[in-house]
Amino acid sequence: MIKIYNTMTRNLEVFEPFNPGLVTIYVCGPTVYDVAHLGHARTYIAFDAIIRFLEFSGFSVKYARNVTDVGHLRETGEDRMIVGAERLRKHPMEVADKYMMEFFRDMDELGVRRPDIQPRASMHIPEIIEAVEKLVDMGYGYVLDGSVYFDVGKLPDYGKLSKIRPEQLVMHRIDPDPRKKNPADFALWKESPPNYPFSWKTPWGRGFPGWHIECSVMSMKYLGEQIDIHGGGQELIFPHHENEIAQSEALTGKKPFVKYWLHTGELTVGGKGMHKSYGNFITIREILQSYSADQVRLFILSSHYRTPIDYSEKAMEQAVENLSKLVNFAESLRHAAEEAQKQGPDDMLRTKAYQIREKFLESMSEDFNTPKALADLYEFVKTFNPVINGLSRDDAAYLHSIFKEMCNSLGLLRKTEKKPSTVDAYEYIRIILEVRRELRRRGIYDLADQLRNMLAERGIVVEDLKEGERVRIGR
RNA sequence: GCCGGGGUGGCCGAGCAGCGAGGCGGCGGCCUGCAGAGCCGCUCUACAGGGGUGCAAAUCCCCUCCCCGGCUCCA
Repeated sequence: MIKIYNTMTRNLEVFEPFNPGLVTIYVCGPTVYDVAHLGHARTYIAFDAIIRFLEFSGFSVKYARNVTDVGHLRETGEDRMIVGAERLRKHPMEVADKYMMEFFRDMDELGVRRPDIQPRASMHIPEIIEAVEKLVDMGYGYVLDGSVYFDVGKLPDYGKLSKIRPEQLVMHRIDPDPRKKNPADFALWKESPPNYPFSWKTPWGRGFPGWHIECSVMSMKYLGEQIDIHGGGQELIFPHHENEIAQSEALTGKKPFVKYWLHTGELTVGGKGMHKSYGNFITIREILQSYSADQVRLFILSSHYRTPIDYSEKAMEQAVENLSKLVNFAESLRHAAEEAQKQGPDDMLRTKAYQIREKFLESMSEDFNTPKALADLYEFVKTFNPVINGLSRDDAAYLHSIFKEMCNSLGLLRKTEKKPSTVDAYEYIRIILEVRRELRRRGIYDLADQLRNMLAERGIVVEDLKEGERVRIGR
């Protein structure tokens, strides 16, 4: 039984999807007008682990994550894509393509599994226009010049997700259009200025979609009118998700639009949200130059997805240490599974392993408590590391497989494919190791150590064990 | 101003009424030709502050302080 904290109710709820066994999940993707940063990594790694765990628990998951490439306005009223386009002196569609591809690459490198569907806002303009027309026909939308606004006053329960009442919305960074019926009314469609490179023809003039409508339209198109999970960073609760609910429930008349709302905590650097103006902006590409994908992932999963994380070098060092502990343990088990002489199963040992696995599942089932689940993983390591040399070949293989299974369910220690080049090099490494073994046998340790150091400098770590060496390539 | 989220031992970080989560770091020891990995022990009146309720509070209530976020830009 999985329990999930639902932002809508602010409570832990038993997870029961609309259709037993099948989970539909929509996560708000990036606006592709600039490179992806650590905050994106936090959110999408968290959801990656959640989705992997849902599948691990036997659910079949249909996962959509959008790409917003139009309509996301800045406070000055310009589309973010236009800003990016002016900076790069390119058409907005080129800008969208460039950053979308870079985003995909960053996610791949982080080991974030690709969603089943990655719909793009600009490819759904006809559906968006249709939805806006429908809202106008139904009386939820009204036209002001060439723009269409959603009439918040038509929905008595507007504000139910963020627990904000429209009359509380008194602070404005830009003064709202005074002709709006209610200052809280938001744009479904915006009229475009003349010569605007990113606009479409509609019954009410040329323009482009408002920010929130694309998510309503695309999630309905691909996942249905009601979905199980909708996620994103918690800064999206208001206005984005609140407005999605308003539009979607108005359009379909079906409630709830989303059964469980999940929001990830913010990632801060030096205690503050990342902003280019603060000088604490770290891109995914930058972080991957200093740390591996698993190191970043372990850092992120070391905090619960809902709590804020502060990035620091020190926290990363701790993640580095913890990851090598997991990796070393897995490697030792694999080594034992290949080299151990003893055969046959030890029931006591397997029972203990199974118990820890159960604990791990319980931890993850409590609102995806990854820090607790990691503690269970560490308990597994601590329990079996002392006996690793006396394991039978079968038990080592058994422990190895369930340990890897647990790690994989969080997206950690995924299969590391042997790169063809390293397979070739391995032949030569073996020759070196053979010579080194002879040197050690003869007591010529200075030369043996020199070989080990020289290999280490090239990223080939040789560790002497009781029986043979363990070789690790790369960091 | 309104609405959220936080403040836990040197550091990271669970717990959210009742056995001292866990990890990192540090110190000491074991193992090893050395290194690495690993093991053992120590590092334990930690819960922002002050009141209150309870047999029992980090956990519930009240007040105060600090940090962060949202309030039509954001993962």
